Order: sequence, then structure tokens, then C-alpha cells
Amino acid sequence: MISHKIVPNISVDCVVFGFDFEKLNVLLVERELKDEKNGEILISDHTLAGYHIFEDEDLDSAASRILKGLTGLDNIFLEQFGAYGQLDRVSAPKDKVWFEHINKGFADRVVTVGYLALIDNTKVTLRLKDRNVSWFPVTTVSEMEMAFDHKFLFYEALQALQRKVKVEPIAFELLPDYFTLSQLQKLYEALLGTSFDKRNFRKKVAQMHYVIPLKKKQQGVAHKPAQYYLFSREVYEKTRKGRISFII
Amino acid sequence: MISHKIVPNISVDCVVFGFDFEKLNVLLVERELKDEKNGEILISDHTLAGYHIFEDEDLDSAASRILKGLTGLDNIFLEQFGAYGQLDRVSAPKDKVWFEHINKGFADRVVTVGYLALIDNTKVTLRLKDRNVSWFPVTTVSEMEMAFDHKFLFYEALQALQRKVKVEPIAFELLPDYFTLSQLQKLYEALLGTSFDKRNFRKKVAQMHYVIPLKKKQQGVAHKPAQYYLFSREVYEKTRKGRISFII
DNA sequence: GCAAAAGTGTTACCGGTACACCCATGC
DNA sequence: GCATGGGTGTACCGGTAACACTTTTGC
Repeated sequence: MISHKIVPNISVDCVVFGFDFEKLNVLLVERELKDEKNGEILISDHTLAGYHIFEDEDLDSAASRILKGLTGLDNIFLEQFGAYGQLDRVSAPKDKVWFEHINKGFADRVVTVGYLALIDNTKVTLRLKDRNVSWFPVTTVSEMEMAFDHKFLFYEALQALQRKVKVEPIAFELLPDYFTLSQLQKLYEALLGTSFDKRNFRKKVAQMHYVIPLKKKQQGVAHKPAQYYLFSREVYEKTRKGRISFII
Repeated sequence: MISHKIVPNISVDCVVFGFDFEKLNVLLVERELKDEKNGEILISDHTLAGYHIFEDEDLDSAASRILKGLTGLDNIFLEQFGAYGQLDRVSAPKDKVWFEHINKGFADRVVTVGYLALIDNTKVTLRLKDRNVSWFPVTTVSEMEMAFDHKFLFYEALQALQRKVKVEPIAFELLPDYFTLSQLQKLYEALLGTSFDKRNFRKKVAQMHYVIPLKKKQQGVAHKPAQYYLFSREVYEKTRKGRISFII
């Protein structure tokens, strides 16, 4: 990561999810363009966290770099959910205006690689830098104005997340190091848009030997304090099963 | 698809799987480079079916075009399994020699998008054209000499296939329009590298209402003739279930 | 003592698994 | 009539789903 010369026709876009113990949120960057003379707002919408890759970095590094810049965090969970190369994906009228204005040598044909990122909301304080970044509930995205094909990419990422969460223990990436079972249940409910029976949910979790109770309990809550739990990836890797269940 | 000007730093590579009722095979293209003077073979290995995308086509179209060229078929099942952009993925010594020789204006940094393709072996007759294309059992790939990072891409595709086949009814893409239950079972066994109990397998299939018995039976076989079945995507789409099963 | 969330057990049903024999055909 | 693969049923077990009350804490 020395040169910083961008590849003009390849980018990565990160769909960053977070969980605030109530609902699922996504990190979006404000995009605003004002007329230089009269200050009139020409463009005001949101984009995903993305940028072109550099000539001397691979795709994963580019995604990590972007997230590090926004959140200050390394070691964020990152996974590709697809590559997108539609001919018109960055050529809506307002997007053309935007490119003319910023004039950074991007190509007018850009293939982007989408990354799903999961972050522990409690660890992050957003770095505003020169652009405005904030969390939005995923349920409000449908009504938002977004740049390029980023709304489409967001929904692709959300679908990928919902698919993966049923099959891999990635939801824990969205929780702090220790958490209560009610928090875990709320998270799954938010992710999948369903609700579960509390007792059955807990029975299921009890079979996951990689979700381990701690000595610690909640403190200072106006009800029976909850037990804290921990996700152990090591135990998970050791005990994962065959799961030869295909279809139906 | 008019210009045919290539994008020098973006390609697609197709990992094409086929099933011959015995084992799973993959389609590979022979790559050979001879010294122009003495005829000595400088390079002899295999590549995936891939090429650079054109300026005026999107990723899916590029993959379809490549497959149409090799097999003559449209409407092949195609799905991305990842994008790969390692800095050194096409720069092994022999690959550098290859690029120097063919001199087609490719970049030395190429990001490729991998496509998984499933084809019905009985429908295809390979088009040799100027290069040699043939089927290889997937079990022999480990010992083969391959170009670029294509062996790695092959295993990525195989893993993606094994994951998907458990969760979506895509195996049928590898079978002819009608097939016997033994053929279906052999296919799943080849895909997953396991074996199933015949009675239990058939009970499972019986619950898949989208696998429909035909009036037709096998003819001219030296044993009890088998019933033919049909996969109905329409019925599948209508009857698919919630499958809220996550992890363990 | 009351509000608020944590925590806990039983029963009924269904799907998964293990297992061995007869059947229809070609030669 | 024999070799070859096709086709079938039952018993047990484990997982899933439905369902209501008691416990601990802060105020």
C-alpha cells in the first residue's frame, strides 16, 4: 500500500451492518454536491462505503482499508457477496454530474465487488473526516435516495446476510464479546424478520456448545439480571457437524 | 455486443461441471505454447474457460458468450462464486511467458469473476475450434498442471457447488430433462462425496413434489426398467418452504 | 409491592436413520 | 435360469413446535 494509484474501472463497495440491540442498521455515507456559485444543492443522497481499488492492493485489502478509514477498526468481518458490472450502473444523470464535478479519473464503466461487513456497534465510533457517515435502520433504506446502484447492492447484501446467517455462526460478529441470550434472540429476529419462542430458542442455543455461559451477570437493571454468554470460534470449528441435509 | 474491444484488466472464468452418470467432470481448455523455431513445447497445461469482458457487455453476458462458444448452448445455468484480485494471480513465470507470446493487450493485473456453470452432458458436443476442450473427472484435477490461479479457482467453485447443492435444487441442471432416481442419487453422491441409503433417498425425493414421475420407463436394459422423473421448477417455486433452521 | 425481563419443562408430532428382500428384464 | 439394477416398509430415535408460570431485581 505505497502507490495509491487507483484502478479506474474497479471498485469495492462495503455494506456495513450493525446491531443496536433493537434493530439492524446499515452504515451509509452522505453525498452532497452544491453549486459553486449560488450554493444550490444539486445532489443530496447516500452511498455505500466504497472506493476504487489501488494498483498495488488486492480486493480484500481495499475493503479493509475503506472500513478502517470509516470506523478505525481492523479485523472486521468481511465477505464478498458478488461482483456487479452492469453497463449502466454508474451512469444515471445525477451520477454523471457527480463524476464531472469530482473529476478524479474514474472510468465511466466500473465493475464493483460487493463486500458484506459485520461490526460490533459497541466498539465503533464513526470517523466523520471530510464526509458524513451514519447508521440507518435497514427498514428505512427502501425510502432513501441513493447513489449509483447502491440501493440494489444493499438489498443483495441483505439477502446474502439472511442466507448465511442460517448456516454459519456469523451473527455473533454483530454482538459484543459477551451478550445475553435475549440479545442474541433479538438479533436473529431482526436479521430474519421473524420471531422465535423463547424456550425453544434457548434449547437450541444450549446445543451450540460454542455459546458459553460466563460467570458474569447483568448489573443495574430493573429486573432479574441476565447471564452473559460468549461465542467461541475455536469450539465452533471443533464441533461443527456434517450437515448433509440438502433441499426440500 | 458490437465492439468486441476488451477490458484489459477484467475477465470472467467459468468452471463448467458436467455429469456422465458415473462421476462429476469439469471442462478444461488445453493451453500449449511451442517454440517457433525448434518446435519445443514451452508450456502445456490447462485453463478454465475464460476470457476478458468486452467494453459493451456485462459480466453475465461475458460468461454466457464464452460458454456459447465452447458448447453451442444458450441458457446454461450460471452463477458467480467470487471475484479474485490477488496481485500475483496471473504472474507466475510460465504465465508471463504466455502473455508475452500471445500479446493481446491484457493487463498484468487482472481481476477475474468466477462463474459456476452446470450443464447437461447429454445435450452438448464440444466445439473444438482452434483450441482443445475436454472433460476431466474432478478427482483428477489435483494432479493436473494448470494455468494462472485456475486450480485454486476450480476448488473455490467446487466448494461453492457443494454448498449450494444442499440448499437449492441446482443438481437437476446436470441431468437430462428426464432421469431415473438412481441417476439422481449417483449425482448427489458424486457431488457430495458420500453415499446414501437407497430407500431413505427415495423417501426424501418423494417429499419433493417438484420431482415428478413420468409415464415413461427405461427400455432395452438388462434388468427391471426404471421409472423416469422430471424436475419441475414451477412446482419448486410454489412449494418451497421457510427453512428457518440456522446453525448448530 | 409492582413493573420488567429472565429463566425454566413437558408433550405431541414429524422427519431422519438403519436395515433386507422381492421384482422385471435381457441374454 | 441367472445376472443386473429397480423398487419397497417398518421400527426407533432425536429434533422441532406449542405452550404458562415463577424468579430476581430496581424503584
